[in-house]
This record gives sequence, C-alpha cells and structure tokens, in this order.
Amino acid sequence: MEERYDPQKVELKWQEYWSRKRLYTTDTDASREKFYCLEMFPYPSGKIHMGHVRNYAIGDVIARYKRMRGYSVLHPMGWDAFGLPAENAAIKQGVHPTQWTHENIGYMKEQLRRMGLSYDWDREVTTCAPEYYRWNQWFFLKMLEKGLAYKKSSFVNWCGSCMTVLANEQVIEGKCWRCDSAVVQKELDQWFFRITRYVEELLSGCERLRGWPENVVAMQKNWIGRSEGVEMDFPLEGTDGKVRIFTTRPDTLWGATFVCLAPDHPLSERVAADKEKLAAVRAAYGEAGEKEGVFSGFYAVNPMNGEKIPVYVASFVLMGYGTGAIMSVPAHDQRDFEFAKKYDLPVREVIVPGEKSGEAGTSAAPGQRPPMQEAYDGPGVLVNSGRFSGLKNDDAIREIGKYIEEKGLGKRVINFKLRDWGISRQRYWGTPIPVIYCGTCGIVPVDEKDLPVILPEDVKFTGRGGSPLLDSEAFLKVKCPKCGGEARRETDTMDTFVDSSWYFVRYCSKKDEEALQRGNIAYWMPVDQYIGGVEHAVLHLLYSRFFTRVLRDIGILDFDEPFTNLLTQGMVCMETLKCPEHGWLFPEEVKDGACLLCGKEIARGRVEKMSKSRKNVVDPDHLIGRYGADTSRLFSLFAAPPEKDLEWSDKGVEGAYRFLNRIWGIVFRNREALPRSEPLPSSLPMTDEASRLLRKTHQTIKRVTNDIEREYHFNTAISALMELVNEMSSFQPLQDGDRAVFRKSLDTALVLLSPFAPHVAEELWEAAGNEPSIFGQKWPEWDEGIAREEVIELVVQVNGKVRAKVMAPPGLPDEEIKERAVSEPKVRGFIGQKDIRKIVVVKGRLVNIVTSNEG
RNA sequence: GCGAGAGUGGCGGAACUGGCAGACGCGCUGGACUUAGGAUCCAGUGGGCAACCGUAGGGGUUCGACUCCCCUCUCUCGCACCA
Repeated sequence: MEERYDPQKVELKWQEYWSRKRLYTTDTDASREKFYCLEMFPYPSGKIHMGHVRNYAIGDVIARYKRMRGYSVLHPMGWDAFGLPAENAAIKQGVHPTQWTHENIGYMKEQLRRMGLSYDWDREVTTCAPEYYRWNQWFFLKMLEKGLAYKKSSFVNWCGSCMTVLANEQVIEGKCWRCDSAVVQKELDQWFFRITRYVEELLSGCERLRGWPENVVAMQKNWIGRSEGVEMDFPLEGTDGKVRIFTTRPDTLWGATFVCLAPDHPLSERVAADKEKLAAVRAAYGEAGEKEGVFSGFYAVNPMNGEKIPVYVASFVLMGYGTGAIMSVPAHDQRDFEFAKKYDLPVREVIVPGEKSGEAGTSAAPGQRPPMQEAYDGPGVLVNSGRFSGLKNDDAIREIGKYIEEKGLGKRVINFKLRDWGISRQRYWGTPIPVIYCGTCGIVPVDEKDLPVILPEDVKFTGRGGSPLLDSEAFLKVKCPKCGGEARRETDTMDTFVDSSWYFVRYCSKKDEEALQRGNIAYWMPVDQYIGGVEHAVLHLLYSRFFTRVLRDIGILDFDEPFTNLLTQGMVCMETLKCPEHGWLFPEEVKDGACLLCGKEIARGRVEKMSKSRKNVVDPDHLIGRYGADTSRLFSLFAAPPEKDLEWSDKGVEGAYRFLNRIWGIVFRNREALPRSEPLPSSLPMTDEASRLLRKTHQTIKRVTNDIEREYHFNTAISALMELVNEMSSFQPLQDGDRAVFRKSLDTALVLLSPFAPHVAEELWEAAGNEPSIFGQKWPEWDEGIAREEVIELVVQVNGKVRAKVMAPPGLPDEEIKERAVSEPKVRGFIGQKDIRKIVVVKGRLVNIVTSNEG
C-alpha cells in the first residue's frame, strides 16, 4: 500500500476491475425483490456539467446502497440523442448530426465511466438509433389507430430561431424553452397527440403521486388547469347569430355589462367594423400590458335579464381557453374592471360582502356608495340578481347553474388548460413520422412491417429554412401502400420529448433482447426512484405519464404511473465574478480578488446557477483530474441535501479530499497491526475507549442508514461518518480486544463509505486485507443494545434554563432522577428560597424544575 | 395576483414525533512539527466583561418553541389576462 492517496491511480484500477468483473450487469431475477433506480438521461451536448455530476452521484449512491441491501437493482443509462444542437452543428460546422452525436456520446460516456457510476451498460439506449426510434413510429401507428394521433390545422407556437413548432409546454414566458427567442403564432397543419383524452385521469392520478415533491405535483395540476363553469349563448341583437361564452361565475350574470371576444374569435373579423382598430387589438393580443379593445357595433342580449349589452373585441381574451368569448363583470373581475375603466363601461355590483344582504357595510344601496377602486372577487351575497338575490354566492353558483340547464339556456361544463400535444417538428434530426401522403388515398400510415422509416443520412444542411428532408428525393418519393401510386412521405419529424416518454420501459430489456419484453417490463417497472432536475416538472414528466397510459391501453404495461418516487435535485450554484473591464470572468481568471487580464479589482456577484454565459462554472474534467471522482462525488453529496440548491465551494471540495486522506492515513498507519476480520466475541476484554468506539460504530451504522432511508439525506450521513473517522484517528488500541474493535470499526466505516466514495472504499478494503469487492458486502446492521449509551447526561433546567448536567444510568426511575436533580448544588443555588411547583422529567433527556416566582 | 418553498454563527448547513440551538465541513485564532507552510497534527471558535442575549420581526399556546397557532416583513421558484 502506498503512503500517499493517489485518486487517479486508485480510481482507474477499480473502474477497470468492476468493468472486467461485470459487477453492475443486472438480470431479471424473479426470486429477488427489485429496485429500479433511474436518473434522467442526458442530451449528448458534448461534455457533462456539474448538474450531471450531482444528479448521477445521487443516483449512484441509491443504487449501490440498495444493492448492498440485497435488492436486485436496475440502474441504466442512455442518451437523449435527437435534438436541435446536433443539426445546428451540422449547419454551422458541416459535421453530420450522426457523427457529432456519436462523438459526444463517446466522450461523455468516458466521463461517466470516469465518475465510477454503477451503470449496467448492456442496457444503454440511444434514441437516434433506428432500433430505438422504430418504436416511436410503432407507438405513433398504434395511436393513429386509436384516434390518439391526428392531424389538424391550427395556430401553433413557432420559434423563428429554431425554425420549428413548439408544444405549449415548451413555451416559457412567451419564449422558446431551448433558445430563449420569442415565439410567434403561425398557422400550420400539424400532428397532435390527444393527451386531452387522458386529462381527467392525469389530474386524478396526481393524488396518488405520494412519492413526488409537492411542488411538482402542484405544477402538474396547475398545468392541467381544471375549472368548472357554464357555457351559454348570448344572442346577438338584430341578427340570428349568437355568442357562446364560458364563465366560472354564473352568480355574477346580472352584473355583466358587456361581452368580449378574443381577437382571433371567428366572429371578431365579421363584427368589428373598424378594421384598423381591430389590427391594433390583435397587436396587443397575448401581451401582458395594457388591455386594448374595440367596440364591434353589435349588442348581445343577456338571457338572464334580457338586457342589451355591447360586444367588444378585447386583447386580453384568449381564444385557446373556454369558448374564446366572455361575459364581462367589471364589479367582480379585475381584468374586466380595468377594461371597463378604460372604455368607460358601466360597473354594476351584484355581490356584496357578508353572510346576508343588509349586513354591516352594505346598508347603503350599492349605487350610493363611493365608486369601486377595484373589483371585488371575494365571497358574499347576491343583490340585484332577480329571484337569486339574497343567496350566498357559492350557493348561487350551484342554483343558477341548475337553472340555466333547466331552462335550456346553456350547460355546465368542465374546462381544462391542457391542450393536445403538438408533436410535428419541421427539422431533420428526429424520428420520421411514419405516414405517406397519396394524391388519391390521402393520409396513409406506413405499414408496420415497413418500420422503421429510416432517417436518410445523405442530406444537405443548408440552414436556409425548411427541413433537409424536403430535398431528399430518395426519402420523399414513395409508392402509396394502398394504391401503389406515386406518393410523398411526411417530412416532419417527432418532438424529441416523444423519445424520452418511454425510454425507461426500453431499459427493462437488454440491448440484444427484444425491445418490449412483457416479462422484463412487468418485473422492473415502475421506476422506484427517479432523479432529475425540476425543469421537467411539467414537460417530460407529464408526457411520460401520458405515454404510460397509452402503453397501458395498447397492452404493453399494466399500471398507470411510471415513477413511484421522484427526487428533484437542486441546482448547482456558484458565486459570479465580474471585472469592470472584462465582464464575467471564469474562476481561473481571477487571483487574489483581481482580474488576471487587467489587474483590476473584481466584483463578487450573487450566487447563481452555474452557467456558461455567466462563467461561474466548474469543469468536471478539471475537478476529477485534480481531486478524483470520489472527492467530487463526496462534496456534491455533502454540501447540501439533494433537493436543495448546492453552493459550490473550492474550499469545501478540499475538505472532502482531506476527509478521504484521513481515512487513507488511518489504514496506512495500521496496515501491519490489523488483526483478521472476524465477528467480535460477545464478551471481549477491552478498554473503555474501545467500548466507546464500538458504541460509536453502531451509532454510526444507525445514523447513516436512517439518513439514507429518510429522504436520502446524504449530507448528514456523511457527517456521521466523519465523526466516526475522527474518533478512529485518535484511537490507540492497547490490547487484543481493542484491536478487534478497531478492525470492526474500520471495516464498517469502509462499507458505509462505499456508496459515496466507491473507489477509495474498495482500495482500502483490499489494503486492509479483505477480499474484493467491497460491493459484495451486506449493508451492516447495528445492535441497539451496543449503540445505547451506558450513562446518560441529563440536562437539569430550572424554569426552562439549563443550569446543570448530571450523569445517570438509563432507565433510572423518575423519582430518583428528580431527587438527583434537586440535590445538585448548582441547581440548589438557582432554586434558592423559591417553592418547587412541579418537576418535569423527559426520559433520557432532561429534567425541568419549575419554581414559584417569588423569593 | 395565484400556487409552492425558504429565512438559524463570518459561510455551507445540523437539530427525527416540541426537550442541551449551532452536529459535520469551511473559514478564522493560537500552538506543535518544520528551512518553509497555502502540508499535517493539537486546541479554541454564536454574541456579550458579566448577569444574560440569541433561530427574519411581532404576538400567542406550553414547565419548555428553530419546531405548533395568528399577524407582518424579506427572498427564491413555478404559473400567470385561464374568465
């Protein structure tokens, strides 16, 4: 054994060993309980970043821990390999996306291997491989059969920079989720997946996502956006037309003073006389600022009270929700209120706060009170609402809803925000959509036996708009499968989120096995622990929940939810550095608080998520090159609990490195004197120090185990290990019993350390004379009797303040504890002449003596 | 605006069902060893001279509150003209 810890040497040695022994290949083994541990697979962008390091370190600890607990563990990895960056690289640098992607995968795979992650590479998935994406196509055909895939023309989100369509979920604050450029609406003929068919199920399923973070579940519900209301028609006066509106507040129907149409409502174009103004309203459509509107010239009749009210076209009304038209009640809706103020429309109160009409604050008739400053949307009682006046408004919502249905004026409906998932992409690097357009037969699906429809390699990347597939004669020209006539292939490809919606199912079978083997899937699925970033709270996770249900309904799966437990890890953050002259600086461009380029003093900015643009990044290659994978993993697990943001600290990394060096030193110093590993005899003569160390060892097993089991709190688990190691490093064995205890502590510490820092644990395990691999070891168990303290330090409080500490054996009767506490001299002083009113004893912890306050 | 979460030493963070606030690490201070120390080891380290005071601020419940209840402030994240 070497005196100095050389992480590079140790890590490469064991990575080679693990791979040679095929330690992490997994087989379907029905005799054992399974555990499916999955981390979100990466897009092969070129290199891994610290976010990946953290994500995969977390997953690896869980996988290794569960293995040692005796589970049959599935821990796979793969590549989300279709996507725009590859195609953009092809346009910019002339490298084919296939080559670019595979080179990146090669590099990143080596990086993951270098991290010592326990993946079963026999199950590696690469989504851009025809063997993989043929199943995307197969699912598409099945969905087409079931009416779950369909084509329609509609306004869709268009990213001009990516030159493709985006699904609603992929538009973040009006911008493209990938490149951040503005998204515009464009009318296109597109393929959709009918996710809305499962909307109720996706929503109610949220209640069963017990193992998911609440905020993610909330985001899912929010996105699905269920609301109950009524739809009813307002006839247009002087015509035989009508406007259908949707409202969740039928209790305010008597307060409607105008009707608003969305700018792209079919009626808007027809009714708006002033086309110029209409254009202005359309310009403001969807913008968060000032509300714009134009009077149409028409009036609608409120069916509840026969009142004639003006019809406007308004920029704030959305065609994509409800019916694209609303009744406006300015008194009770802030948006309507603002609009009414701007266009000088009447405000009529129909709900007043309170339990009954005529309560305090409402004694004056609404008209005599000062004008409203803002809409009132709280609860209250109806006024000026015909026969419904006097009802509490939540009762009125029900009653009026019923009344509307009885009178045939409208119906109660449930609306959702969730729209169908637009999956067509006008780009090359994705799964070809397997349909053919025939002049005589129309849209014809590709025959199952002709799958996969292969993405042609031989295409030109010009970057001048339009998919390269449009220029590929060989791809484009095809015979119609129905009539045999000349036909044309679909050139749009699928959204890459299709690829990631089922990859976890593919992992259940090995690369060389049939893709969708039921037995494998039934054994491994669902995923027991899924780990990834919160940025997919809606996107990928919602799509996967949808796909799981589709796969269930075509008979591949027999459960509803793909991910039983979800851990969304926090971001990796670091302080930003800015030079007054050179802007953002990389940490290596700064020395002693000054810019290396110009020597000026730099400003330390706030701690933010690591990003290349702000240059507050640490390159995993450098980190591993300097400290090794074990230190890198250990620090990212120690610095914060996994679900919280982690602040990067170079000093903290050194602390982790020091810790590993300390254990190394302990083994090195004792390498000659270590006795054989044997179970400890029950009665072994040993010094007090040794029995303390033994107790600490059992306490540490307990703490580490509980901390892992309790929400994967690795930071506290590691701190417990540090305590044990600190104690071991100052331990001096004096007799055989002591040495046996020391040996036991050392072996235990190494096993407990092994999920976090696998290489160094493995090396020291061997150096201490044990047979590799340490990962063949069972997770240790603690003995509650040994872990228990022999004497307990009882805290004695007088009136809630700590005044003394007394030693007592555990299990001492309360009466005796009280006596000892009261007779403690220091305590006597604080009691003085006061009467003891009461003594509270908390078993094994403290005594609180409560006195009267005089004296 | 709505929804979720968080506020604890100089810093990252501990404290499971109310029971010694500050585990562990970083930093800092002193010492040892050294030609040297940005290596290593040892000791100390919330504030205050002290009584005491301290978990964003204010109230409350309790023998006892970082923890439970009410109010206020600040920050982060998500959604956002969704009728």
